[in-house]
Amino acid sequence: MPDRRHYLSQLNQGHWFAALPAALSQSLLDMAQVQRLDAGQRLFRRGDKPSGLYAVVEGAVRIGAVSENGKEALLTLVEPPYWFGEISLFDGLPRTHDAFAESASTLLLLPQHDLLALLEREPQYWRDFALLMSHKLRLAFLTLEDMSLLPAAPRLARRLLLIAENYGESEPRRILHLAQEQLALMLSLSRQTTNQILKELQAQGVVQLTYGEIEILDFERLRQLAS
Amino acid sequence: MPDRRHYLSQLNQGHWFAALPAALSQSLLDMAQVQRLDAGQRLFRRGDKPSGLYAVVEGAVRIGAVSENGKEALLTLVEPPYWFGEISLFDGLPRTHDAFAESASTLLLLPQHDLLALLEREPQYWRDFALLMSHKLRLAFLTLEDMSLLPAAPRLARRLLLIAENYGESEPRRILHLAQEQLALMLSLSRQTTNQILKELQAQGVVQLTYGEIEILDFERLRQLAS
DNA sequence: GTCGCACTGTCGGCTAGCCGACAGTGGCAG
DNA sequence: CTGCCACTGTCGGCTAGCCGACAGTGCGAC
Repeated sequence: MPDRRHYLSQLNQGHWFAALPAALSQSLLDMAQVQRLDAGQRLFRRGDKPSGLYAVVEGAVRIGAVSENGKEALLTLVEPPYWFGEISLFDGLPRTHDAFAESASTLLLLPQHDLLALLEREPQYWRDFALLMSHKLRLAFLTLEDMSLLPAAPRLARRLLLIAENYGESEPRRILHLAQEQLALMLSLSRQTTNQILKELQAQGVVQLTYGEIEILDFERLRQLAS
Repeated sequence: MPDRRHYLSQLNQGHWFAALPAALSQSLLDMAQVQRLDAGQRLFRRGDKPSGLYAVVEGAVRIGAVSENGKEALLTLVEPPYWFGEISLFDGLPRTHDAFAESASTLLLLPQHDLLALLEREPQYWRDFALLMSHKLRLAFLTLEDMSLLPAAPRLARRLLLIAENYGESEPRRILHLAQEQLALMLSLSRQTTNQILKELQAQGVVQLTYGEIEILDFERLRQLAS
Protein backbone atom coordinates (compact mmCIF):
# COMPACT_ATOMS: atom_id res chain seq x y z
CA MET A 1 0.00 0.00 0.00
CA PRO A 2 1.54 3.31 -1.08
CA ASP A 3 2.23 5.93 1.54
CA ARG A 4 1.61 9.65 1.71
CA ARG A 5 4.78 10.45 -0.15
CA HIS A 6 3.61 8.44 -3.09
CA TYR A 7 0.35 10.40 -3.17
CA LEU A 8 2.26 13.65 -3.11
CA SER A 9 4.15 12.90 -6.29
CA GLN A 10 0.94 11.64 -7.83
CA LEU A 11 -0.93 14.83 -6.93
CA ASN A 12 1.87 17.00 -8.19
CA GLN A 13 1.24 15.64 -11.66
CA GLY A 14 -1.90 17.75 -11.64
CA HIS A 15 -1.54 21.37 -12.64
CA TRP A 16 -3.83 22.73 -9.99
CA PHE A 17 -2.21 21.04 -7.02
CA ALA A 18 1.31 21.62 -8.29
CA ALA A 19 0.69 25.36 -8.44
CA LEU A 20 -0.46 25.67 -4.84
CA PRO A 21 1.76 27.43 -2.30
CA ALA A 22 3.94 24.82 -0.61
CA ALA A 23 2.52 25.60 2.83
CA LEU A 24 -0.97 24.92 1.59
CA SER A 25 -0.25 21.68 -0.21
CA GLN A 26 1.53 20.43 2.88
CA SER A 27 -1.46 21.28 5.08
CA LEU A 28 -3.79 19.54 2.69
CA LEU A 29 -1.70 16.42 2.66
CA ASP A 30 -1.61 16.40 6.47
CA MET A 31 -5.34 16.74 6.65
CA ALA A 32 -6.18 14.19 3.96
CA GLN A 33 -7.91 10.93 4.77
CA VAL A 34 -7.39 7.99 2.49
CA GLN A 35 -10.56 6.39 1.25
CA ARG A 36 -10.84 3.22 -0.82
CA LEU A 37 -13.80 2.27 -2.95
CA ASP A 38 -14.72 -0.98 -4.64
CA ALA A 39 -15.80 -0.94 -8.25
CA GLY A 40 -19.35 0.36 -8.45
CA GLN A 41 -19.44 1.67 -4.91
CA ARG A 42 -21.20 4.96 -4.32
CA LEU A 43 -19.27 7.88 -2.89
CA PHE A 44 -22.11 10.33 -2.69
CA ARG A 45 -25.41 11.03 -4.30
CA ARG A 46 -27.20 14.13 -5.54
CA GLY A 47 -28.73 15.90 -2.57
CA ASP A 48 -26.25 14.56 0.00
CA LYS A 49 -24.81 16.96 2.52
CA PRO A 50 -21.29 18.30 1.80
CA SER A 51 -18.57 15.98 3.03
CA GLY A 52 -15.47 17.70 1.75
CA LEU A 53 -13.16 17.87 -1.21
CA TYR A 54 -11.91 14.75 -2.96
CA ALA A 55 -8.93 13.83 -5.09
CA VAL A 56 -8.74 10.65 -7.13
CA VAL A 57 -5.30 9.12 -6.84
CA GLU A 58 -6.09 5.69 -8.22
CA GLY A 59 -8.92 4.27 -10.29
CA ALA A 60 -11.71 6.45 -11.66
CA VAL A 61 -14.94 8.04 -10.49
CA ARG A 62 -18.08 8.56 -12.57
CA ILE A 63 -19.76 11.90 -11.99
CA GLY A 64 -23.26 12.01 -13.38
CA ALA A 65 -26.96 12.00 -12.78
CA VAL A 66 -29.97 9.90 -13.63
CA SER A 67 -33.25 11.43 -14.73
CA GLU A 68 -36.66 10.36 -13.46
CA ASN A 69 -37.29 8.26 -16.53
CA GLY A 70 -34.04 6.37 -16.04
CA LYS A 71 -31.92 8.10 -18.66
CA GLU A 72 -28.39 8.76 -17.54
CA ALA A 73 -26.17 11.76 -18.14
CA LEU A 74 -22.50 11.29 -17.48
CA LEU A 75 -20.85 14.59 -16.74
CA THR A 76 -17.32 13.34 -16.59
CA LEU A 77 -15.07 10.48 -15.65
CA VAL A 78 -12.65 11.66 -13.03
CA GLU A 79 -9.17 10.19 -13.23
CA PRO A 80 -6.00 10.85 -11.23
CA PRO A 81 -4.93 13.40 -10.34
CA TYR A 82 -8.20 15.27 -10.35
CA TRP A 83 -10.03 17.12 -7.58
CA PHE A 84 -13.78 17.36 -7.29
CA GLY A 85 -16.57 18.27 -4.92
CA GLU A 86 -15.60 21.89 -4.45
CA ILE A 87 -18.98 23.51 -5.11
CA SER A 88 -20.42 22.31 -1.82
CA LEU A 89 -17.29 23.50 -0.06
CA PHE A 90 -18.13 27.07 -0.94
CA ASP A 91 -21.88 27.25 -0.63
CA GLY A 92 -22.52 24.40 1.81
CA LEU A 93 -25.42 23.24 -0.35
CA PRO A 94 -26.10 19.63 -1.32
CA ARG A 95 -24.20 17.67 -3.96
CA THR A 96 -25.19 18.35 -7.53
CA HIS A 97 -24.33 14.92 -8.89
CA ASP A 98 -23.96 11.27 -8.08
CA ALA A 99 -20.44 9.89 -7.73
CA PHE A 100 -19.60 6.21 -8.19
CA ALA A 101 -16.32 4.39 -8.38
CA GLU A 102 -15.94 3.18 -11.93
CA SER A 103 -13.30 0.71 -10.86
CA ALA A 104 -11.61 -0.02 -7.53
CA SER A 105 -10.32 3.40 -6.52
CA THR A 106 -8.34 5.30 -3.96
CA LEU A 107 -9.37 8.80 -3.01
CA LEU A 108 -8.05 11.45 -0.71
CA LEU A 109 -10.68 13.29 1.27
CA LEU A 110 -10.18 16.71 2.78
CA PRO A 111 -13.01 16.71 5.30
CA GLN A 112 -15.32 19.69 5.01
CA HIS A 113 -14.96 20.68 8.65
CA ASP A 114 -11.18 20.56 8.76
CA LEU A 115 -10.85 22.34 5.48
CA LEU A 116 -13.19 25.13 6.55
CA ALA A 117 -11.19 25.49 9.75
CA LEU A 118 -8.01 25.89 7.74
CA LEU A 119 -9.67 28.48 5.52
CA GLU A 120 -10.87 30.33 8.58
CA ARG A 121 -7.27 30.65 9.72
CA GLU A 122 -5.85 31.37 6.27
CA PRO A 123 -8.59 33.03 4.23
CA GLN A 124 -6.23 33.92 1.40
CA TYR A 125 -6.44 30.27 0.37
CA TRP A 126 -10.06 30.66 -0.65
CA ARG A 127 -8.85 31.91 -3.96
CA ASP A 128 -6.82 28.78 -4.60
CA PHE A 129 -9.85 26.61 -4.15
CA ALA A 130 -11.95 28.96 -6.22
CA LEU A 131 -9.55 28.31 -9.10
CA LEU A 132 -10.90 24.78 -9.19
CA MET A 133 -14.34 26.21 -9.78
CA SER A 134 -13.24 28.71 -12.38
CA HIS A 135 -11.61 25.88 -14.28
CA LYS A 136 -14.76 23.80 -14.23
CA LEU A 137 -16.96 26.73 -15.09
CA ARG A 138 -14.88 27.35 -18.18
CA LEU A 139 -15.16 23.69 -19.11
CA ALA A 140 -18.89 23.66 -18.51
CA PHE A 141 -19.44 26.71 -20.71
CA LEU A 142 -17.31 25.18 -23.41
CA THR A 143 -19.29 21.98 -23.27
CA LEU A 144 -22.59 23.83 -23.37
CA GLU A 145 -21.47 25.72 -26.41
CA ASP A 146 -20.25 22.60 -28.19
CA MET A 147 -23.54 20.90 -27.48
CA SER A 148 -25.56 23.60 -29.17
CA LEU A 149 -23.25 24.55 -32.00
CA LEU A 150 -21.49 21.40 -33.14
CA PRO A 151 -22.75 18.24 -34.82
CA ALA A 152 -21.89 14.88 -33.37
CA ALA A 153 -18.55 14.13 -35.05
CA PRO A 154 -16.55 17.25 -34.15
CA ARG A 155 -18.09 17.21 -30.69
CA LEU A 156 -16.77 13.72 -30.18
CA ALA A 157 -13.36 14.71 -31.49
CA ARG A 158 -13.14 17.61 -29.08
CA ARG A 159 -14.12 15.46 -26.18
CA LEU A 160 -11.50 12.87 -26.98
CA LEU A 161 -8.87 15.58 -26.91
CA LEU A 162 -10.16 16.90 -23.60
CA ILE A 163 -10.16 13.45 -22.05
CA ALA A 164 -6.67 12.78 -23.37
CA GLU A 165 -5.33 15.79 -21.48
CA ASN A 166 -7.56 15.06 -18.50
CA TYR A 167 -9.51 18.29 -19.05
CA GLY A 168 -6.41 20.42 -18.93
CA GLU A 169 -5.09 18.97 -15.68
CA SER A 170 -2.31 16.78 -17.04
CA GLU A 171 -0.14 16.14 -20.07
CA PRO A 172 -1.92 14.33 -22.93
CA ARG A 173 -2.09 10.54 -23.02
CA ARG A 174 -2.49 8.49 -26.17
CA ILE A 175 -4.51 5.68 -24.68
CA LEU A 176 -7.89 6.25 -23.10
CA HIS A 177 -9.46 3.49 -21.07
CA LEU A 178 -13.03 4.23 -21.84
CA ALA A 179 -15.95 2.18 -23.10
CA GLN A 180 -17.79 3.65 -26.05
CA GLU A 181 -20.98 3.66 -24.04
CA GLN A 182 -19.42 6.00 -21.46
CA LEU A 183 -18.23 8.34 -24.15
CA ALA A 184 -21.73 8.33 -25.63
CA LEU A 185 -23.25 9.27 -22.28
CA MET A 186 -20.87 12.20 -21.90
CA LEU A 187 -21.70 13.52 -25.34
CA SER A 188 -25.40 12.78 -25.04
CA LEU A 189 -25.25 10.67 -28.15
CA SER A 190 -26.54 7.14 -28.53
CA ARG A 191 -24.04 4.32 -28.24
CA GLN A 192 -24.67 3.41 -31.87
CA THR A 193 -23.97 6.87 -33.23
CA THR A 194 -20.83 7.09 -31.14
CA ASN A 195 -19.63 3.77 -32.48
CA GLN A 196 -20.29 4.86 -36.04
CA ILE A 197 -18.23 8.03 -35.66
CA LEU A 198 -15.40 6.17 -33.94
CA LYS A 199 -15.28 3.59 -36.71
CA GLU A 200 -15.03 6.39 -39.21
CA LEU A 201 -12.15 7.94 -37.29
CA GLN A 202 -10.47 4.55 -37.24
CA ALA A 203 -10.92 4.18 -41.00
CA GLN A 204 -9.14 7.52 -41.40
CA GLY A 205 -6.31 6.31 -39.20
CA VAL A 206 -6.99 8.87 -36.49
CA VAL A 207 -7.73 6.43 -33.70
CA GLN A 208 -7.35 2.75 -32.99
CA LEU A 209 -10.21 0.97 -31.26
CA THR A 210 -9.73 -2.02 -29.03
CA TYR A 211 -11.75 -3.64 -26.32
CA GLY A 212 -12.60 -1.01 -23.71
CA GLU A 213 -10.09 1.52 -24.94
CA ILE A 214 -9.40 4.14 -27.56
CA GLU A 215 -5.92 4.94 -28.76
CA ILE A 216 -5.27 8.25 -30.42
CA LEU A 217 -2.91 7.79 -33.37
CA ASP A 218 -2.99 11.24 -34.94
CA PHE A 219 -3.55 14.18 -32.60
CA GLU A 220 -3.07 16.65 -35.41
CA ARG A 221 -5.87 15.33 -37.56
CA LEU A 222 -8.07 14.87 -34.55
CA ARG A 223 -7.63 18.54 -33.75
CA GLN A 224 -8.57 19.43 -37.30
CA LEU A 225 -11.70 17.32 -37.17
CA ALA A 226 -12.64 19.11 -33.97
CA SER A 227 -12.77 22.26 -36.17
CA MET B 1 -30.11 60.39 -13.60
CA PRO B 2 -30.31 58.18 -10.54
CA ASP B 3 -27.57 58.41 -7.93
CA ARG B 4 -25.59 55.84 -6.02
CA ARG B 5 -28.27 55.44 -3.40
CA HIS B 6 -30.73 54.35 -6.05
CA TYR B 7 -28.31 51.70 -7.27
CA LEU B 8 -27.88 50.41 -3.74
CA SER B 9 -31.56 49.65 -3.31
CA GLN B 10 -31.59 48.15 -6.79
CA LEU B 11 -28.64 45.89 -6.02
CA ASN B 12 -30.11 44.82 -2.73
CA GLN B 13 -32.96 43.23 -4.63
CA GLY B 14 -30.46 40.57 -5.67
CA HIS B 15 -29.89 37.74 -3.25
CA TRP B 16 -26.17 37.61 -3.67
CA PHE B 17 -25.46 41.27 -3.03
CA ALA B 18 -27.99 41.53 -0.24
CA ALA B 19 -26.25 38.73 1.67
CA LEU B 20 -22.80 40.37 1.58
CA PRO B 21 -21.31 41.75 4.79
CA ALA B 22 -22.24 45.43 5.06
CA ALA B 23 -18.61 46.52 5.05
CA LEU B 24 -18.02 44.74 1.77
CA SER B 25 -21.08 45.99 -0.05
CA GLN B 26 -20.20 49.52 1.01
CA SER B 27 -16.66 49.13 -0.34
CA LEU B 28 -17.97 47.79 -3.60
CA LEU B 29 -20.36 50.66 -4.00
CA ASP B 30 -17.57 53.13 -3.33
CA MET B 31 -15.38 51.50 -5.90
CA ALA B 32 -18.00 51.09 -8.60
CA GLN B 33 -17.84 53.01 -11.85
CA VAL B 34 -21.06 53.69 -13.70
CA GLN B 35 -21.02 52.65 -17.32
CA ARG B 36 -23.74 53.28 -19.89
CA LEU B 37 -24.22 51.31 -23.07
CA ASP B 38 -26.38 51.97 -26.11
CA ALA B 39 -28.51 49.19 -27.51
CA GLY B 40 -26.28 46.75 -29.37
CA GLN B 41 -23.04 48.13 -28.03
CA ARG B 42 -20.34 45.65 -27.16
CA LEU B 43 -19.04 45.45 -23.61
CA PHE B 44 -16.42 42.80 -24.15
CA ARG B 45 -15.63 39.96 -26.45
CA ARG B 46 -14.35 36.42 -26.01
CA GLY B 47 -10.60 36.54 -25.56
CA ASP B 48 -10.51 40.06 -24.13
CA LYS B 49 -8.37 40.69 -21.10
CA PRO B 50 -10.17 40.82 -17.74
CA SER B 51 -11.60 44.23 -16.95
CA GLY B 52 -13.44 43.57 -13.73
CA LEU B 53 -16.78 42.52 -12.36
CA TYR B 54 -20.04 43.96 -13.70
CA ALA B 55 -23.54 44.41 -12.38
CA VAL B 56 -26.48 45.26 -14.61
CA VAL B 57 -28.68 47.85 -12.94
CA GLU B 58 -30.73 48.90 -15.95
CA GLY B 59 -31.42 47.32 -19.32
CA ALA B 60 -30.11 43.90 -20.26
CA VAL B 61 -26.90 42.29 -21.49
CA ARG B 62 -26.64 39.33 -23.86
CA ILE B 63 -23.96 36.84 -22.91
CA GLY B 64 -23.16 34.45 -25.72
CA ALA B 65 -20.80 33.32 -28.41
CA VAL B 66 -20.76 32.91 -32.16
CA SER B 67 -19.28 29.86 -33.84
CA GLU B 68 -17.04 29.95 -36.89
CA ASN B 69 -19.89 29.11 -39.20
CA GLY B 70 -21.97 31.97 -37.87
CA LYS B 71 -24.31 30.06 -35.60
CA GLU B 72 -25.01 31.80 -32.33
CA ALA B 73 -25.36 30.36 -28.86
CA LEU B 74 -26.96 32.61 -26.29
CA LEU B 75 -25.87 31.61 -22.82
CA THR B 76 -28.09 33.96 -20.92
CA LEU B 77 -29.73 37.34 -20.90
CA VAL B 78 -28.49 39.24 -17.89
CA GLU B 79 -31.03 41.50 -16.22
CA PRO B 80 -30.89 43.65 -13.08
CA PRO B 81 -29.72 43.00 -10.50
CA TYR B 82 -27.27 40.43 -11.78
CA TRP B 83 -23.50 40.24 -11.53
CA PHE B 84 -21.26 38.73 -14.15
CA GLY B 85 -17.65 38.51 -15.29
CA GLU B 86 -16.28 36.84 -12.17
CA ILE B 87 -14.38 33.98 -13.79
CA SER B 88 -11.67 36.26 -15.11
CA LEU B 89 -11.46 37.88 -11.70
CA PHE B 90 -10.23 34.64 -10.21
CA ASP B 91 -7.99 33.22 -12.85
CA GLY B 92 -6.99 36.34 -14.74
CA LEU B 93 -7.62 34.53 -18.02
CA PRO B 94 -9.48 35.98 -21.01
CA ARG B 95 -13.24 36.37 -21.27
CA THR B 96 -15.15 33.24 -22.16
CA HIS B 97 -18.03 34.99 -23.93
CA ASP B 98 -19.13 38.02 -25.84
CA ALA B 99 -21.23 40.57 -24.00
CA PHE B 100 -23.54 43.01 -25.81
CA ALA B 101 -26.12 45.44 -24.51
CA GLU B 102 -29.50 44.09 -25.58
CA SER B 103 -31.07 47.49 -24.98
CA ALA B 104 -29.74 50.77 -23.62
CA SER B 105 -28.23 49.72 -20.31
CA THR B 106 -26.52 50.93 -17.19
CA LEU B 107 -23.84 48.84 -15.57
CA LEU B 108 -21.69 49.15 -12.51
CA LEU B 109 -18.09 48.13 -12.99
CA LEU B 110 -15.79 47.05 -10.20
CA PRO B 111 -12.44 47.49 -11.92
CA GLN B 112 -10.23 44.42 -11.80
CA HIS B 113 -7.28 46.25 -10.30
CA ASP B 114 -9.19 47.96 -7.51
CA LEU B 115 -11.09 44.84 -6.68
CA LEU B 116 -7.94 42.73 -6.48
CA ALA B 117 -6.40 45.37 -4.22
CA LEU B 118 -9.39 45.13 -1.90
CA LEU B 119 -9.14 41.35 -1.87
CA GLU B 120 -5.47 41.59 -1.08
CA ARG B 121 -6.30 43.58 2.03
CA GLU B 122 -9.33 41.50 2.96
CA PRO B 123 -8.78 38.00 1.63
CA GLN B 124 -11.76 36.58 3.52
CA TYR B 125 -13.93 38.22 0.87
CA TRP B 126 -12.68 35.83 -1.80
CA ARG B 127 -15.28 33.40 -0.62
CA ASP B 128 -18.10 35.86 -1.19
CA PHE B 129 -17.09 36.32 -4.79
CA ALA B 130 -16.60 32.61 -5.22
CA LEU B 131 -20.26 32.18 -4.29
CA LEU B 132 -21.09 33.87 -7.58
CA MET B 133 -19.16 31.14 -9.36
CA SER B 134 -20.66 28.31 -7.36
CA HIS B 135 -24.09 29.62 -8.25
CA LYS B 136 -23.29 29.71 -11.95
CA LEU B 137 -21.60 26.35 -11.89
CA ARG B 138 -24.75 24.83 -10.42
CA LEU B 139 -26.80 26.52 -13.13
CA ALA B 140 -24.44 25.37 -15.86
CA PHE B 141 -24.56 21.76 -14.69
CA LEU B 142 -28.33 21.93 -14.50
CA THR B 143 -28.52 23.30 -18.01
CA LEU B 144 -26.15 20.65 -19.35
CA GLU B 145 -28.24 17.95 -17.79
CA ASP B 146 -31.49 19.35 -19.14
CA MET B 147 -29.95 19.54 -22.59
CA SER B 148 -29.09 15.89 -22.67
CA LEU B 149 -32.01 14.41 -20.78
CA LEU B 150 -35.06 16.46 -21.64
CA PRO B 151 -36.99 16.92 -24.89
CA ALA B 152 -37.73 20.39 -26.15
CA ALA B 153 -41.00 21.20 -24.37
CA PRO B 154 -40.05 20.57 -20.73
CA ARG B 155 -36.68 22.15 -21.36
CA LEU B 156 -38.42 25.29 -22.51
CA ALA B 157 -40.74 25.22 -19.51
CA ARG B 158 -37.83 24.95 -17.09
CA ARG B 159 -36.04 27.79 -18.74
CA LEU B 160 -39.06 30.04 -18.55
CA LEU B 161 -39.24 29.41 -14.82
CA LEU B 162 -35.54 30.13 -14.41
CA ILE B 163 -35.80 33.36 -16.35
CA ALA B 164 -38.86 34.40 -14.36
CA GLU B 165 -36.88 34.18 -11.14
CA ASN B 166 -33.79 35.63 -12.78
CA TYR B 167 -31.88 32.38 -12.29
CA GLY B 168 -32.48 32.36 -8.58
CA GLU B 169 -31.33 35.90 -7.97
CA SER B 170 -34.69 37.61 -7.49
CA GLU B 171 -38.35 36.99 -6.76
CA PRO B 172 -40.31 35.60 -9.72
CA ARG B 173 -41.87 37.94 -12.28
CA ARG B 174 -44.90 37.10 -14.38
CA ILE B 175 -43.90 39.05 -17.45
CA LEU B 176 -40.73 38.30 -19.38
CA HIS B 177 -39.56 40.76 -22.00
CA LEU B 178 -38.01 38.33 -24.36
CA ALA B 179 -38.31 37.66 -28.07
CA GLN B 180 -38.97 34.05 -29.01
CA GLU B 181 -35.82 34.02 -31.08
CA GLN B 182 -33.72 34.78 -28.00
CA LEU B 183 -35.37 32.04 -26.04
CA ALA B 184 -34.70 29.66 -28.93
CA LEU B 185 -31.01 30.57 -28.92
CA MET B 186 -30.72 29.88 -25.20
CA LEU B 187 -32.34 26.47 -25.57
CA SER B 188 -30.53 25.63 -28.78
CA LEU B 189 -33.82 25.09 -30.51
CA SER B 190 -34.92 26.61 -33.77
CA ARG B 191 -37.13 29.66 -33.66
CA GLN B 192 -39.92 27.66 -35.29
CA THR B 193 -39.88 24.84 -32.78
CA THR B 194 -39.82 27.33 -29.94
CA ASN B 195 -42.80 29.13 -31.38
CA GLN B 196 -44.71 25.89 -31.74
CA ILE B 197 -44.16 24.92 -28.10
CA LEU B 198 -45.08 28.37 -26.86
CA LYS B 199 -48.30 28.33 -28.86
CA GLU B 200 -49.14 25.02 -27.30
CA LEU B 201 -48.53 26.40 -23.84
CA GLN B 202 -50.75 29.32 -24.72
CA ALA B 203 -53.51 27.00 -25.90
CA GLN B 204 -53.34 25.30 -22.51
CA GLY B 205 -53.63 28.66 -20.79
CA VAL B 206 -50.18 28.43 -19.22
CA VAL B 207 -48.71 31.50 -20.87
CA GLN B 208 -49.90 34.51 -22.80
CA LEU B 209 -47.88 35.59 -25.81
CA THR B 210 -47.69 39.16 -26.99
CA TYR B 211 -45.30 41.12 -29.12
CA GLY B 212 -41.82 40.71 -27.67
CA GLU B 213 -42.96 39.31 -24.37
CA ILE B 214 -44.20 36.22 -22.60
CA GLU B 215 -46.55 36.36 -19.66
CA ILE B 216 -46.75 33.40 -17.32
CA LEU B 217 -50.36 32.80 -16.32
CA ASP B 218 -50.08 29.53 -14.44
CA PHE B 219 -46.83 28.88 -12.61
CA GLU B 220 -48.16 25.67 -11.15
CA ARG B 221 -48.88 24.01 -14.45
CA LEU B 222 -45.68 25.33 -15.92
CA ARG B 223 -43.79 23.63 -13.11
CA GLN B 224 -45.62 20.39 -13.83
CA LEU B 225 -44.78 20.57 -17.52
CA ALA B 226 -41.15 21.06 -16.57
CA SER B 227 -41.45 17.56 -15.04
C1' DG C 1 -11.17 -24.88 -20.84
C1' DT C 2 -15.70 -22.90 -20.88
C1' DC C 3 -19.20 -20.03 -19.26
C1' DG C 4 -21.07 -15.73 -18.82
C1' DC C 5 -21.00 -10.96 -19.21
C1' DA C 6 -19.60 -6.70 -20.87
C1' DC C 7 -18.49 -4.53 -24.78
C1' DT C 8 -18.34 -3.77 -29.99
C1' DG C 9 -20.32 -3.66 -34.67
C1' DT C 10 -24.14 -3.07 -37.86
C1' DC C 11 -28.75 -2.80 -39.88
C1' DG C 12 -33.31 -0.47 -40.88
C1' DG C 13 -37.23 1.96 -39.55
C1' DC C 14 -38.68 6.07 -37.14
C1' DT C 15 -39.25 10.78 -35.58
C1' DA C 16 -38.04 15.12 -33.31
C1' DG C 17 -36.54 18.95 -34.60
C1' DC C 18 -34.26 21.70 -38.53
C1' DC C 19 -34.67 24.72 -42.30
C1' DG C 20 -36.38 27.57 -46.07
C1' DA C 21 -40.24 30.06 -47.31
C1' DC C 22 -43.67 33.25 -46.81
C1' DA C 23 -47.65 35.64 -44.89
C1' DG C 24 -49.22 38.21 -41.06
C1' DT C 25 -48.78 41.96 -37.31
C1' DG C 26 -47.11 45.27 -33.74
C1' DG C 27 -44.49 49.32 -32.86
C1' DC C 28 -41.82 53.14 -33.91
C1' DA C 29 -39.58 56.93 -36.58
C1' DG C 30 -40.33 60.50 -39.48
C1' DC D 1 -50.39 58.50 -41.38
C1' DT D 2 -47.22 55.85 -43.58
C1' DG D 3 -43.68 52.95 -44.24
C1' DC D 4 -40.28 50.06 -42.42
C1' DC D 5 -38.40 46.61 -39.57
C1' DA D 6 -38.50 43.37 -36.04
C1' DC D 7 -41.09 39.91 -34.51
C1' DT D 8 -44.75 36.13 -34.77
C1' DG D 9 -47.22 32.25 -36.92
C1' DT D 10 -47.43 28.27 -39.98
C1' DC D 11 -46.48 24.90 -43.57
C1' DG D 12 -43.94 20.92 -45.71
C1' DG D 13 -39.95 18.54 -46.90
C1' DC D 14 -35.67 16.79 -45.02
C1' DT D 15 -32.23 14.49 -42.19
C1' DA D 16 -29.36 13.61 -38.13
C1' DG D 17 -29.50 10.92 -34.77
C1' DC D 18 -32.47 7.58 -31.93
C1' DC D 19 -33.86 3.05 -30.92
C1' DG D 20 -34.68 -1.90 -30.97
C1' DA D 21 -32.61 -5.88 -32.49
C1' DC D 22 -29.20 -9.12 -32.92
C1' DA D 23 -24.68 -11.13 -34.03
C1' DG D 24 -19.82 -11.16 -32.95
C1' DT D 25 -15.83 -10.89 -29.65
C1' DG D 26 -12.64 -10.19 -25.63
C1' DC D 27 -11.91 -11.15 -20.96
C1' DG D 28 -12.17 -12.68 -16.41
C1' DA D 29 -14.14 -16.09 -12.96
C1' DC D 30 -14.36 -20.55 -11.78
